[in-house]
Amino acid sequence: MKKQNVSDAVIRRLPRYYRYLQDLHLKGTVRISSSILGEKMGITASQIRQDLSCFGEFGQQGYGYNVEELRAEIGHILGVDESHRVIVVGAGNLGRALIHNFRFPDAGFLLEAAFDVSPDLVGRELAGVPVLDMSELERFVAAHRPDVAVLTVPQAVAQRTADRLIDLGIRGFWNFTNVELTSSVPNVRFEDVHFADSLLTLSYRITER
Amino acid sequence: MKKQNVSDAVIRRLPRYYRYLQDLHLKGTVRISSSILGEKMGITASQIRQDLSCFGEFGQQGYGYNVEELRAEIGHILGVDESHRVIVVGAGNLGRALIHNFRFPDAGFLLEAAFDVSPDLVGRELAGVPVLDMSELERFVAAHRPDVAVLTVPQAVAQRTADRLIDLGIRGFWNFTNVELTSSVPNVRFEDVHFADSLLTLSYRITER
DNA sequence: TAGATTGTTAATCGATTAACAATC
DNA sequence: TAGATTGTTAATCGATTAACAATC
Repeated sequence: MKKQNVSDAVIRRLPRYYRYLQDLHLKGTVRISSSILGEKMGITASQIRQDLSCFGEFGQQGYGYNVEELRAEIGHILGVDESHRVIVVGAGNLGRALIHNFRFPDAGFLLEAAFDVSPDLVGRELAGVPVLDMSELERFVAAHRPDVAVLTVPQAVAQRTADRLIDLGIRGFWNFTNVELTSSVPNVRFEDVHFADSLLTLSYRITER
Repeated sequence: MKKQNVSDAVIRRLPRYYRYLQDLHLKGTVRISSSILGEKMGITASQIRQDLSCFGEFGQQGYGYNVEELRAEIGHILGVDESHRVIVVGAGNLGRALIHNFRFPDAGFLLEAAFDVSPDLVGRELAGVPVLDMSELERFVAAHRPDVAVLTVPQAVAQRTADRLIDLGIRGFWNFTNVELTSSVPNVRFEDVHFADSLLTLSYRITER
């Protein structure tokens, strides 16, 4: 794997490649060329080949790519075979929706626990995942060393909660609060899911001008 | 408003400007220069001025921008004052989480109804929003003409449901299914919220290489 | 007025696309 | 072998940044 400095644009396309290759594999497709894949995805063959060349050489001249092999390679680049550990912090409606519906294992994540302050929730299990009290965070993180925290707490406590988790050594945040989080600690990554921004973009596009 | 052809990159930054200006306004800030705003947002003053110039002239030399005025202008560009009507299609965990938690009015949307097939849900109200049977879709849409559908149905029926809604005249889709939707009907807009893609991006960034 | 800051034009940078020699 | 398709280099396109005259 070469990597060097891969641009954000390339990284954000990788999951989409992964998805398409998974679909192709499921449909039983064994081989694919960059031009056919590009046609399906609505991008140029050049872009696919250029993107992949950031990470290595996965094809074969005159043949194209083996679907399952390329899928596995991209999965590896994305880290889906790393068995990352994840906790959900905030088991409100959204946190529970993710626990119940989101296929963490498909992305290579093991969901180990959820945390909340509500006595109605603490002690229960949701889809097999135990809900612990927020006061147990320190003990649990020290013992299980999760890689990622899903932040589904109220906006008002978002930054404070993130700081607390960073102190405990967590470096990856899947942030569903509509707040932009910051940290001066190196190697902390925030991946924001800004619902409001997304809907406003749609609003712009459907507004007649 | 000039508009012409505004790039996707610019459009996706607008909600973020909107958010920052709202915060500033809430904090009581009356005026702001592109350089101070740029510093806060971690982008260049040039970019802000260049972006805004796609839509008109909102500042004043030697002064900068009036925060509340610029906020309102960007809100207008985004269409938040259009009172778009929205329905939620699929009232499972995620649909319910959005109904309960997401502040549709803040984005200028009126949530009029939710639809589901489950007899346990149909007839109930969630946060004041009536849950109707999917069979009532045709009648309801004809009567209320919603602009946007939030798609929170199972993957397996995503495209079929979208097609049905497009037939009924709906042109905006806030798509939470992990499926890429297509349509040959002109002016149909899909705004995808791909949870899996987002988490995989984070996975890439926290994976040591 | 003098200082500050805009809107816009020009320069730079990076990302996408095209072209093609290498080769399966 | 001939045809197909890669990986990579070069060309193009678009987006970001810098510079500055206009002006509040």
